[in-house]
Amino acid sequence: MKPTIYDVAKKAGVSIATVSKVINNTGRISEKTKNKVWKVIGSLNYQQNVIATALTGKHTYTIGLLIPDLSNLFFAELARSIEDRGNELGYNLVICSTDYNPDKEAKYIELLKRKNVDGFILASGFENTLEVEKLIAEKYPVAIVARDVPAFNVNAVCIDDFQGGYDAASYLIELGHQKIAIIARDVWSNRERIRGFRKALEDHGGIREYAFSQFTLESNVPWGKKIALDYLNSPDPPTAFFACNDLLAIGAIEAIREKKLRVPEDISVVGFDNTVIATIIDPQLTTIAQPIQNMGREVMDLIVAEIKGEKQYKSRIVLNTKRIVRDSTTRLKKERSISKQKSNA
Amino acid sequence: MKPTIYDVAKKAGVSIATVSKVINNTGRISEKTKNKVWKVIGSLNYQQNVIATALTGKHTYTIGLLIPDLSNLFFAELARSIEDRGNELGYNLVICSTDYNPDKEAKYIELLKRKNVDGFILASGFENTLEVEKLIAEKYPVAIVARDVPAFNVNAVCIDDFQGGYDAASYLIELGHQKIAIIARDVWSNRERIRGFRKALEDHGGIREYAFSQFTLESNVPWGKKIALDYLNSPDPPTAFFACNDLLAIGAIEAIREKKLRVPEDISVVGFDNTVIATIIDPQLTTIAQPIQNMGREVMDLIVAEIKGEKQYKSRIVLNTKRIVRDSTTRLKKERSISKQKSNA
DNA sequence: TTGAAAGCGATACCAC
DNA sequence: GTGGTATCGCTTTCAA
Repeated sequence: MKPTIYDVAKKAGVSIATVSKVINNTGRISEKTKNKVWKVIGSLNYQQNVIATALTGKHTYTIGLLIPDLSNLFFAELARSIEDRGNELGYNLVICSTDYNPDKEAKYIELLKRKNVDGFILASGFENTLEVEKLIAEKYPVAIVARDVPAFNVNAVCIDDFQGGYDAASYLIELGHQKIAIIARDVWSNRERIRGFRKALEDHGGIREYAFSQFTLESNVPWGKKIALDYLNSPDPPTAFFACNDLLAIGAIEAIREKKLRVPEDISVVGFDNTVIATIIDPQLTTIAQPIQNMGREVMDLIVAEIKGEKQYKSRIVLNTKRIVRDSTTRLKKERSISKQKSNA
Repeated sequence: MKPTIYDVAKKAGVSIATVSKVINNTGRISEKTKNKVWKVIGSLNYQQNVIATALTGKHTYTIGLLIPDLSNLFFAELARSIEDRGNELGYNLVICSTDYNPDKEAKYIELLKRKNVDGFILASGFENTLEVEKLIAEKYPVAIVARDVPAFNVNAVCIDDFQGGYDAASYLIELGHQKIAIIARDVWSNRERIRGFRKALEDHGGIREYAFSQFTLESNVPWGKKIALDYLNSPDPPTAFFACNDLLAIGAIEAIREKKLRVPEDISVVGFDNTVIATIIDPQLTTIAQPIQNMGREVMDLIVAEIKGEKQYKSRIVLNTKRIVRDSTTRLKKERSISKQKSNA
């Protein structure tokens, strides 16, 4: 069996209380005793039992992470960055995929509570904030990341979606594009991105918005392709796409190819997220990067600070997006703008 | 504070022993008492504390999962499938990314032991089996998945790499290819795949193996591209590539494009793994699929059976790979085979 | 500077 | 059928 504090005490000829104090460096113990105890700990290869410690009211050094889907690359990268920071700080992660299902989220939260996790990081994307409110009411440390931030007071790390959308539009406008189609799923963050997008149109001399058709039901390649095809088949097709995630952008690229057009020569495409996939496809994707590494780090720092009681107030951290220009965008071809101007004249 | 068994006992007017028996459905308790206790449990919203239970020698219903890198799509998908089956069986996963670093793996294992996990699932890919042996010697339930299986007796779920390599080669040979270049990182599973590949060459009339140049140092797109370019720049370039993972295959496709050749018309490419990325790139990748869903399910079933003591012996489960034909492969063009035959004549 | 003992929340043996 | 109590491994208060 694994040695316990009793084994150490007996072998060192002291009481368990003394051993406990040595391990935790509490109380006043003579250097001599300390040395003796540490030596025995080493020789027995004693390891503190976290379970027993937790039962006395201490922490479990385990945090519950609720995300929609671990096999989604964005969330996998996010989970990894949270895990890394957790590891540095001495915390493990119990990761739970909720599939955007509120029942599943509620069930996982119950279970994790029973396991005495020290806190919850919520990256789950659906808009039901009831569970969050309950958690906070019960004084659990909670931090939200990459998710719609509820109105009430809660730790959160998010990106400036408005700014990201604004940036995407500004860039495409600079390249000469006027007819820019939006591809997005109907979630809060995308609505913000679209709002930013529209503001950019306005700020650049009130460019008329390209007719918006419909939201996608999922953020994946087939939906991106489907919506893009709808646009391309319209009488007045766009010269650029702004997709609210990289997979949708890839779908758009496939649609463009299917219409025998080229990216970026005929049509430019901007994605969002900058998951590794953006560099894997051909052409490499121009995209608005979410600073995933920083998000993971910040959210872990936030929750650990709260767990340790170093922080009585809640914070909301807003990170900036960053435009990453690669090969899926280019300046609108002159002849097209000219012919357009002519037709306008 | 959360209600404890004491609160329930007091409110129900019984002893904690009785409450415990009701909850666990052990011992003999009258229906009347049971009803009363359950009612109180409901009204108090009492939840069993897993930590306290675990301290009495019970399970924590938490399993440690060690994988090389959660942000690698293959492992993310695998982790997700393990998590799903765990959820069905009532187990949570603590996921740890080891980055193929034995020190990190050892450190995580120590920590997870201190947290009394019920067992370990090891998907970490490096070839140091010392930690595994130690774990088994200490009677920890252990199961290995998607990893080189050590010689000693341990639960494992793996795929038939030899068969996968054989299948890839056979298929390309059927398509008329003779000059097939291999792109692979030097790990055990790939050596098996290459062995299968060579056997296929032999079985199909002793096709001469295309000169093998070198292993990649990482399994990613840039390395695939680099090695593929080396082959393409040689005096006698191959007509097909067999890459031992999808990212390497994508790198090969990029190299082929860079040489102004087309996939699959000029050169065919077969990947390995069938992560979602295979359907995302253009052309969609012909690849040898690992049955990730089944692997996750099987390995979880294996370890839970051992945790529950339903199984005294160890099992090794070998799953078959499956060829998924998509758009990156095609029959070798006639003119080329003809000219080749001529030059042979 | 050290140790005895109570307590954390639950299980299980053994009386009654 | 039910309950008292020792126990799991550790922390912490209080005496000594």
